[in-house]
Amino acid sequence: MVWICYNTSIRQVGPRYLNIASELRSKITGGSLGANQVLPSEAVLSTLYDASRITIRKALEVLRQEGYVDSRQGFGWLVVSPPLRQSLGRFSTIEDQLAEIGVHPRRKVLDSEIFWPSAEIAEILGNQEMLRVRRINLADELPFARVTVWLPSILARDFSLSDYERNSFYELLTTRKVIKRPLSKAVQTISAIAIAEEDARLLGVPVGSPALKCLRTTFDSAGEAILFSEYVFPGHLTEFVTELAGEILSIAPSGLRLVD
Amino acid sequence: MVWICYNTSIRQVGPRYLNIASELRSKITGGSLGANQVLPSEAVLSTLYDASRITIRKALEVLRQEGYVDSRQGFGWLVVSPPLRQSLGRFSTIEDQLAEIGVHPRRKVLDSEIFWPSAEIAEILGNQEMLRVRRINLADELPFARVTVWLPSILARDFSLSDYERNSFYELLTTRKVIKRPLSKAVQTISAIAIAEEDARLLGVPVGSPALKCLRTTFDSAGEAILFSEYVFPGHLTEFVTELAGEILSIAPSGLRLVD
DNA sequence: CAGTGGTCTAGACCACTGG
DNA sequence: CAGTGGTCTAGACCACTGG
Repeated sequence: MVWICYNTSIRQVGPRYLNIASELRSKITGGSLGANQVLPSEAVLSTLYDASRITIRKALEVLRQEGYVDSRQGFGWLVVSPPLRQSLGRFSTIEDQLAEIGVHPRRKVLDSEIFWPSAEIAEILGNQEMLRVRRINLADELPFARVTVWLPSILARDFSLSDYERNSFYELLTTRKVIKRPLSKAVQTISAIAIAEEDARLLGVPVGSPALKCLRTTFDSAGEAILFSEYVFPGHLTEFVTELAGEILSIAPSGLRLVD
Repeated sequence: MVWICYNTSIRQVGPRYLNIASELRSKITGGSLGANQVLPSEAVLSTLYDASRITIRKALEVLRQEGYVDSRQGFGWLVVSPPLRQSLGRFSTIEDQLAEIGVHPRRKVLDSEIFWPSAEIAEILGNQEMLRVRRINLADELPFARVTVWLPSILARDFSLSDYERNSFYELLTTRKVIKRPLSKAVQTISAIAIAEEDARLLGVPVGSPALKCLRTTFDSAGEAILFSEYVFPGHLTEFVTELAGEILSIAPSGLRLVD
């Protein structure tokens, strides 16, 4: 193929290596760089993009991280074949997915309560006044999740009920600058439960039908727990896609653990 | 604290940046570098370890990837506090977990069959003769998983039933050198189902009780699908732990998708 | 063998943090 | 302001792949 690079004099946005990564990524997603194809060597790319080899490598490392390419010493950089990347870096949010297929998402607040935390919640978020908000998520008016979020009430002083319907807590906390540090990581457990009576009513499914339950604790960049949330998803509507990489040592799914 | 670096003249094993990363990692895990503490600047580390700043940064990036440290421009590198790292890189296999708590794991082969693949399986593994093996996994004789594995029969020519009881397919395929390239990645979907009659009997749980079902496709390093496997775990016994990092944009768990 | 990616250096400029 | 991490350069040597 002919290698064209857009060495435009348009003002750069962001670092050089991210721009180069973007260009290469669109060559791959656009199909002009097929599976298992070998990329031009780092030296050649360096000339093409008029960037140092280290900058080129940094761009390639970004794409490696995203699962698009891989390298073999002494050989070159290869485009990873599609089945391997299908889900990688594509873990888009449920809202994005819905928007993509033209489905209208909506949040409905069930209730909101301020209270002194139970021992479990205090253990996670600290012994301070808590806000608990319960919501239903709908896709084209079909309920697909019941969500409960706990957070220290001091962080939610300026939020209204309509804020909770319009925005996720992530958006609210981040854009309103009520937290000092960005939310950076979360630990989540996924289990299977039988739907209880209230959730059955809210989600429009039979009592006892299978559901996925997720418990998630979200931390800021200093490792302080900021949010605790519970999600219940009807089993027939939802599934999780995960990718396992690196050394796979066991046929048993990693991340699995026995409880009790 | 006093910064000591072991600039020994002992022959280096592996790249410099990995050695430096190891030393820093053990300072953190060993406790001599506590949570939220600021590391010496890159320039200082560069002098201490007698390495270029780029090499120091590469070591720090490794530790960032592992979740031990994080950086703030204009400020420095910080040790991430423990709750954030707790689960990171610790997703040990179920077998390791069982061994750790002194539980005896066992595999029981239910049946093994060679057949021409259905359209679904052919779609994933190719249109060639397949082997299907069904097993039960037990922990101290308590069944906790029903596992079915499909793979091209040509790969399993030399395997016996007792091989299947003693080893995982990963172990068999890897150690017997029947595959050219190492297994490197897998894509897995997790969903909630109601237990069907046969699984109820095999796992000793009521029909209709909730369970986690995982479907996993395992690829070799060239992206060729080698194994397809199905796991059914009783809901009351098992859960998945995952970690979400990077930009968390949505309150909805990432990786979730709506089916149908 | 020539060519590749993996590692490493010494140096530079910038945006950003804190005081 | 001095000091920090983020980015980038030009150059070097090495281990490795394929023919």
